[in-house]
Amino acid sequence: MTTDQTERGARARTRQAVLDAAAAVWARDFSASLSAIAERAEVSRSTLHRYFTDRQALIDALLVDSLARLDTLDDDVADAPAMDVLEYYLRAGVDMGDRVIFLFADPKRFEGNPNWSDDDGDEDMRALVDRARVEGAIADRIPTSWAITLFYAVLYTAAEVSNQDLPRHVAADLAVQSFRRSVAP
Amino acid sequence: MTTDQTERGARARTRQAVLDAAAAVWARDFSASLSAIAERAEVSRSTLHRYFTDRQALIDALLVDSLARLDTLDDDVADAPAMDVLEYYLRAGVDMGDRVIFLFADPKRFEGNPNWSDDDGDEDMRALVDRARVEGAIADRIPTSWAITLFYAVLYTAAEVSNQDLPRHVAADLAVQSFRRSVAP
DNA sequence: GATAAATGCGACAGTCGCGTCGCAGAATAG
DNA sequence: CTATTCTGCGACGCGACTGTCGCATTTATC
Repeated sequence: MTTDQTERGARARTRQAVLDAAAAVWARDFSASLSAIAERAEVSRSTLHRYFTDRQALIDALLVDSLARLDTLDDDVADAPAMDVLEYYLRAGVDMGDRVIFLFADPKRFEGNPNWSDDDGDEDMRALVDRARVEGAIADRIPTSWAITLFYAVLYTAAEVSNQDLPRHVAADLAVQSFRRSVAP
Repeated sequence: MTTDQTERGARARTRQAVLDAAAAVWARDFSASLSAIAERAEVSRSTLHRYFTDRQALIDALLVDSLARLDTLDDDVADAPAMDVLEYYLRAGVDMGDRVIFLFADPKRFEGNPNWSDDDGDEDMRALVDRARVEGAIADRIPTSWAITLFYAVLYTAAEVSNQDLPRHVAADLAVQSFRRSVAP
């Protein structure tokens, strides 16, 4: 029985295709229709509904899927200097591309969603930024809230730019550089 | 006959109310319905349609209105150092709040709109950034395209933050500071 | 080759936003 | 006060998106 986990084989493949399509399409226009996503996934609208009954169900699934990819990273870099961790997140985020754009395009898109721990991630970020401050990588004159907002803005921007103008790693380098210099003492 | 210009009196007032409401609502969710905007403007949907026949007509009107507010600035600061001009834009932009969020939330929202001179504004920005580079305020390692994208990102972020967390002028200061340091040699 | 799983197609009703009316009441100008 | 302008209300048809079916077809599993 492969019921609950990730469902092996063909089943898992189309599921992923739909999620990827949703990320790609919704990253650019969150009001895009399910037809548009099905088309992008090269799947009939019926099939899409077989995997995700609701529009909401697809949103939720994409949300947890995207967050899961972010969480994969956490463990490796736990005890590095805080600013290095932030840099790591930034680079990893840029690599995630559409998923990140989907996640951070609109701060209140997921308000009230049980899977969106508005506090959780934010609390971790605050702690990280505060640690970076103690370690001398962030100036005292920078409010924590601004550092966090700027972090997401830079991440989002780099992810977006690397879809068009600049190669991914160049965009990531620029993002890292810009953020470090913006908040440095 | 007050036909074409800005239409005096009550006429102009409701028109502005609708535009303001559209900016406020669409800044947060561009797929919001006209009903939502009418409600925000404290006006019936009928009245809204009397002023703007189309959804598109309202979008266009808000676009030109917002751009017009930006253009008001241009003349005063023509011969200042380029980076000071950019700073001026940044501060003025933050003050415009929702209008700026509406304008710059999605780079391709207005693609193909006759009022949106994708080249015009972009060309001016490129020239400004290049001048700032010559004047030594922007490092050579920073691609012009990144400087421009980052500028809008910081502007957008500051405008958004100043709606919630931080006082307007503080957000503006932080934005200016962050941008200058990000691109400085 | 037979069985089961996955998919596509087309149709359906339901909902929502849109744009347009006409009419009646309120606000304003003269 | 009267005529004009501005506004709100409710209705209508239209189109798009949504969620759900049943049935036929392809694909894979054994």
